[in-house]
Amino acid sequence: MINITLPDGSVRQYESGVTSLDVAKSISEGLARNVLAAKVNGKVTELYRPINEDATVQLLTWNDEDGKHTFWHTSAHLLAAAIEELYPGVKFGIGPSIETGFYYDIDFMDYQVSSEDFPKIEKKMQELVKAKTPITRREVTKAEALDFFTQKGDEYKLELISALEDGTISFYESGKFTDLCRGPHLVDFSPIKAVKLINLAGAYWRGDEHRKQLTRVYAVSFPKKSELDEYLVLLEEAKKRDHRKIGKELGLYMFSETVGKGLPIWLPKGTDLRLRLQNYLTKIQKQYGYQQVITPHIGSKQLYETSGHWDHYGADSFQPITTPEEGEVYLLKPMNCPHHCMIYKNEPHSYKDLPLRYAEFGTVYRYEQSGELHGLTRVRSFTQDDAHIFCRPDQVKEEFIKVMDIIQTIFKALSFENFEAQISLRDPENKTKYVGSDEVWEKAERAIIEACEEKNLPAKVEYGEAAFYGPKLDFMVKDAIGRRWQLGTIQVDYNLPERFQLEYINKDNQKERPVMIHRAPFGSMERFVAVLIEHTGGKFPLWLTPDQFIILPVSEKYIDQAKEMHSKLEQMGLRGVIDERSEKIGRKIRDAELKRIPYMIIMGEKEIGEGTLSIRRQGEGDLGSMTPEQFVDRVNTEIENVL
RNA sequence: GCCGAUGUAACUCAGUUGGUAGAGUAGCUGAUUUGUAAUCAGCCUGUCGGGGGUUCGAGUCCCUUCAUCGGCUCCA
Repeated sequence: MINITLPDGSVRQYESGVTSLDVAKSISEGLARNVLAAKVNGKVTELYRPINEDATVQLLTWNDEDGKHTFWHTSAHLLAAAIEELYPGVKFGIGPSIETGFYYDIDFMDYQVSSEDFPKIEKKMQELVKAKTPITRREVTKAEALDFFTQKGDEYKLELISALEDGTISFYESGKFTDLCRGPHLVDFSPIKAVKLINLAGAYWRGDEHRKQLTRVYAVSFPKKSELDEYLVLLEEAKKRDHRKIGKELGLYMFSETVGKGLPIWLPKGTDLRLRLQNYLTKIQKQYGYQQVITPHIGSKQLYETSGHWDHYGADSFQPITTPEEGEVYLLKPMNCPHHCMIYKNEPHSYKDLPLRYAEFGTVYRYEQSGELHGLTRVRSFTQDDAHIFCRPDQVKEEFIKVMDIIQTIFKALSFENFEAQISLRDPENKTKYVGSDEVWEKAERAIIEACEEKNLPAKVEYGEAAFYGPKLDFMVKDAIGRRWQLGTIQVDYNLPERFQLEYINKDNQKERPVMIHRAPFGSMERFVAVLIEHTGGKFPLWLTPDQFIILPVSEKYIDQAKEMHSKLEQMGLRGVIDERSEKIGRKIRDAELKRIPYMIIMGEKEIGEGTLSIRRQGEGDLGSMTPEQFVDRVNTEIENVL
């Protein structure tokens, strides 16, 4: 008999050779029906594998990440099996599970495949699911494996196998389909009740642009049809919130082929919103001791040679600008930090002056590959809400905490309730690729970790993700429909102070290097506004939205009174517009709802007689009547609750 | 940059086998004077992304170029 320890700590006895599926059956029938794979001693394995000694066993279902990924990985095999039947002779690359779903990279040879073929492939997949053919694992020798795929003529698999060590190679077979795979997999395809092919895309073999481009088929699958339907609804919802669509509808920004691709143009409403965001952040930063600066949009090439950016990124940047007479060479500003370093260098500093915090809404220009441009999130000109903190090494932690305070304050004001942080540290295996001494790195890394602990911020530590010049902390927010976006960032930098020979005079009258901290709570105004649009679906927080109210006169007779009320409300600090059209009230309400204006004010005979306003809240409906003063109070209270 | 798809009115889209461009919305004009998500009527709207070609004739077929979209690669 052997002892099996379950996640709740209970221990059960089984005969040696018991399988995880047996264990599941012994616990409950429902669990046995839903279990997909098992984690035995921390390793995910198939349900049919015998367990021969004492072990800890966690039974994995759809609700476990590992269970889900096993499910999707097997689904990728199902996809490949279906495609091999429909398109004999195609060659397969890799087919992993991803965050949502899975893909398979396929060389379709001479077949022409398009999304019109999806239903056919989905149907074939369903047939294979119904066949309930078991999926079996077979360990093979390297020679055997090479031989199999040589016969099949699949050079991609051969390449994968040749990188593997003999004795570690396994095949998974289901009916006619055999694939090289480490596993683990489901017992058969039958739990895969719903599949949906999402799209086709080109993908280089092994991500190398010099190698052949395969066709990547993206798909998702679920154990229940209803879950697929829910997922499709979510996709629809994401589509509705697309900032490119809403940005156009609300007249926030535009692009022009004539101006150039990737160069966003902020329209009046969008500018209004952006400036409000900027003013808000400026006000907070002032409270935290920041000083606002303004620097030019270009800088001499030499500046960027000194900073190292030219060496690192020059080749991929916009080409330098040369003056015709003198031959001076300038670059469009790709980064604000070198300019800020020069501000620091403009005068000598004492340790008593530090930290110095220079902030700038600095517009930068970066050449992004044309295929990479995307709405406002990936552009060639954008404005960073940038600031650089120059501090002593012993101030790093304190400064981090202050920046985190700022970020948390603005996330709250913008109704990002869910966020987490990622701490990026050095690769402990390879410390040579980083600048700065061991000592300062360790100190800064510790400072970041401690700062997160003190702020009670859930943070994930990633080793090897730090920039070569310092560790960093990135903020990820979860939006209203559960998607994750990376926003703000805080980065420690030992490199630039060195390169620019920045110094301060310490207590002992010795010259010392300051530490530099780069930070941008929004990241870029463009990207942030895009995320904000997708998060709110265009229903911006009341303090931020371009128009807070719209007055809807019941008929044209009341326009004069509407105008009076409009200027009264504006004098009381609100902002809004009047719908003066000769339309019925129902129509005006509908249009205001679609424009996502938070408050609709209906004014007709009744209101004018009583000196009240009938208020309607966007998305909620009629709130009844109140005096103008009560209305302004209500708006102000609502704003105070978030700011 | 690479692979694939798309590009028709301000917006969303239709346009058969090649026969000379249409609907809704928006806009304008007029009527209506409206009570909590679409009042009615009339009018206007186009280099069919740009350039070249095939053809008696091209929105439609071919080439080329640009932009957008989905990915890949990249991302200070």
